[in-house]
Amino acid sequence: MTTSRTKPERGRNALGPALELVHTGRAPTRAVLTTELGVTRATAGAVAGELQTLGLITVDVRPGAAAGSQGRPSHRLTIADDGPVALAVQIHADGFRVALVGLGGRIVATAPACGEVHPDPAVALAEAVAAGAELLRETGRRCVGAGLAVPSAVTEPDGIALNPLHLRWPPGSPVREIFTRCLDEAGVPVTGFCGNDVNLAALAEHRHGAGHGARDLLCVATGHRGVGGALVLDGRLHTGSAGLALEVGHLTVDPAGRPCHCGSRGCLDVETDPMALLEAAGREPGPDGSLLDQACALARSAGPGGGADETVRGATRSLIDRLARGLAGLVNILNPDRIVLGGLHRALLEADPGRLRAGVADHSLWGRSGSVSIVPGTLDHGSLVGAAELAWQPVLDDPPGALRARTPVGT
Amino acid sequence: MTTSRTKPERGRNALGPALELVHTGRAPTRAVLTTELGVTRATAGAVAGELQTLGLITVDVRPGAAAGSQGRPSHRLTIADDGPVALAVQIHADGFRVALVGLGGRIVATAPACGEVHPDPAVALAEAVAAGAELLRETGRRCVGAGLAVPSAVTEPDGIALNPLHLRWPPGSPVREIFTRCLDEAGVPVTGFCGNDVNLAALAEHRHGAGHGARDLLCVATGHRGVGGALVLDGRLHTGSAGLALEVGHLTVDPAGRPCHCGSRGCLDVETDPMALLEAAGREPGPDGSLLDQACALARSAGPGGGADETVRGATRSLIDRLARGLAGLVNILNPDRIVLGGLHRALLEADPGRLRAGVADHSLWGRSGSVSIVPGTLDHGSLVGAAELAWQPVLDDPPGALRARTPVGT
DNA sequence: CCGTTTTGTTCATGGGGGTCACAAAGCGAG
DNA sequence: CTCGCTTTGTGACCCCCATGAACAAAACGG
Repeated sequence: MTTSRTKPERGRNALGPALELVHTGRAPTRAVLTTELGVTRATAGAVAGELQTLGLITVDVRPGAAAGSQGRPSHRLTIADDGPVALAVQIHADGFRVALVGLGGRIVATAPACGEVHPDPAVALAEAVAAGAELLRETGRRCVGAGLAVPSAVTEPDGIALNPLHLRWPPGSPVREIFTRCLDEAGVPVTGFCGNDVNLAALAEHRHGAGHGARDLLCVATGHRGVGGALVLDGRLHTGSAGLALEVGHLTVDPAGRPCHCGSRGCLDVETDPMALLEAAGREPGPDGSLLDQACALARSAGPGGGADETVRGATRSLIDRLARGLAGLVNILNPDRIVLGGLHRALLEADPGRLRAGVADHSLWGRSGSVSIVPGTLDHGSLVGAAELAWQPVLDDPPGALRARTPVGT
Repeated sequence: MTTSRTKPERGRNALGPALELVHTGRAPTRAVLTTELGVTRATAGAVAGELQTLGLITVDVRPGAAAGSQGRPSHRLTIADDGPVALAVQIHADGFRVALVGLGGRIVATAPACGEVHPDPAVALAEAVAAGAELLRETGRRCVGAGLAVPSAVTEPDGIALNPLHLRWPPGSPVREIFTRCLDEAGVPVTGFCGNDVNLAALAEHRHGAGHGARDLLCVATGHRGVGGALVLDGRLHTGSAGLALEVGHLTVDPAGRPCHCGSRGCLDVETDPMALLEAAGREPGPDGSLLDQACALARSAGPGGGADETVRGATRSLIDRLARGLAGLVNILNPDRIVLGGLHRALLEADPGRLRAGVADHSLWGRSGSVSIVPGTLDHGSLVGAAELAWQPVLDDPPGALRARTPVGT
């Protein structure tokens, strides 16, 4: 007799880890899923089937590209082309970006860039969310959540932006609350998550970029002014007990350096940011292009084949040396196995990788013993992808549970 | 028919977490075990029964001391009086300590203190382990493992002491390997674990002392010379990717300070250690008592009702201010919710708690927003207890598995 | 002495993953 | 081309462990 019970659907516990493996590109087939998850082939097959019925992945009985030459070729697990997406918003000093991001950190759709941020966070976020809702309508994709990246320290768990000064937003703005309200009003009934932009870029680099596979990943990056840091431990963002960790800007890198608004002098913040390079090179910030772009161009010109004059080369070397001191200080405290640099710091690394790496090794206590690799970031819109990661996280933790709760949007 | 199968013994999965709750004193009865573990009463009962048959805990149908006034009184879960122990060894500049430590961080037996450390680590550790084996023989207790605390950075996972300079051991000594060999030769067939003494003290403070319940715990302590740090995240020691994290001694706390052997100047290491206080107070290190004890006594005399002269008070204040700068720098990077201080730093805190706390708040970026509590350590032999924690960890992770593998010692 | 409340225990039930055997799909040797 | 060899995918059955419900136990209060 055919019992009318619901199908067994085994492998519910391993569902989250399995999706995470596919998400980070570490599980192209059921076979590697088996070994990575440490379960049997039967369970891995059931897990893959469940993810398929959830509409998250598709299975290709693939035509070619055999990796292992022997044995039965495995089926390829692919992220579903028409699967759900996360709504990602990044606010920066020059405007905001809005995109839909699917599993695997793939940017599925982007709204036209906006070049101005309204000084009232409620208005600015309403604009951004409206653009996102429009994208959802156009694509008809289901939305699993929304993430927001802000150039400010953001408290945990309340989601308050303490210093969004470059946006001219009031300090202490409750951005998570505002973001969630905007989502509600725009008819996108999903949870909103917020985070610091450098933190989120670090998360994205760890899952889909230059930080892939690192156990203890340290990211350091400049925006237009100032320096930010982030730490990813065991695949999770470490934000400290209140979300305020990795404020690395006020490490002392030059005891005789210029005064900083924090009261000390020679801070990383004022000694290695774009303005510092322009000043050291004797340049005025030009009207065309952002401060960050100008500084990066300058640093690149000081690199091999860049053809910069001696003043610029000297200024770049000087900044590299100070950055090395700062990174060495962080290495002493955090002992990461990889450092990913972004913004101007990435350009400094690319201008003279040897000098920076040697400087860090020289100034850190165990520079010779504990080897740390220092690499440039690889993602163009890391903060945006990272914001989406926040929204995807509940799905990665419990796929069926998170997807049950959400309602589709579109049309 | 009576099936001759082994007894069911349910609740194997929750066994580790349950033991950890008892171990850290957070599960006095089966009832709280139920709520803390998030399982049913049936499972909690089975778990308690299993721990009992393993000889780790005992159940007291207790006579008095009813906490909740209503309902059936619960049975008290107690750590077994004759249960297994861990062999703990702490090496410090003035000698070594050896003890047997039971669950809950209880020191069960101590060997007479030894006042000298042989310059060959193999000889020194053989002496210590011999004393430990003697203790095991005397008490007849079963041994689950052995832990060693060393005043040096220790690499993970190989267990190499990079700078045991105060012991006059050669840098790069493979202490874990030596320790394990000594254990074998002494007839104590257990695994040996090693760690930095401050790290282990932090672990002990988190589980049994002033750090109990903290999410992100930072410990900073002085030995006789220099400063050490440690971080406990979510109950686990964070030692970085190679075990070399939290080398906090070379944070700059006074840009105009005295030169440090690291090449910089004004490092926490040389500005806030016992020698720094003695120098600032114009005292010579006396022959009687250790440097640490003299400095602590001096700091205490500068506290309320201590009756120190103005020179000593000024020196103490100055050290407190520099320590505050260093702690603030760490707060900016790590954002802990609690800081436990040990050694001279503990004495400095107790001499003037208000000044230190205000200094940290003033110099940290979010001192006002992200509140961090700063407290003195409470354990007398934190490193020793922490070393035992290392040895206990496998048992906490998988009680039946770890206990099956071990063989009893004694007699 | 009897309800109420909380705790501990027994027993049947069921979900979820493991084990095992078998089928499928290429590769290479003969 | 056919026959093994190797690896991958799948279905049937089993075992472990936690749940849920009912019952028993041990106080307290009227």
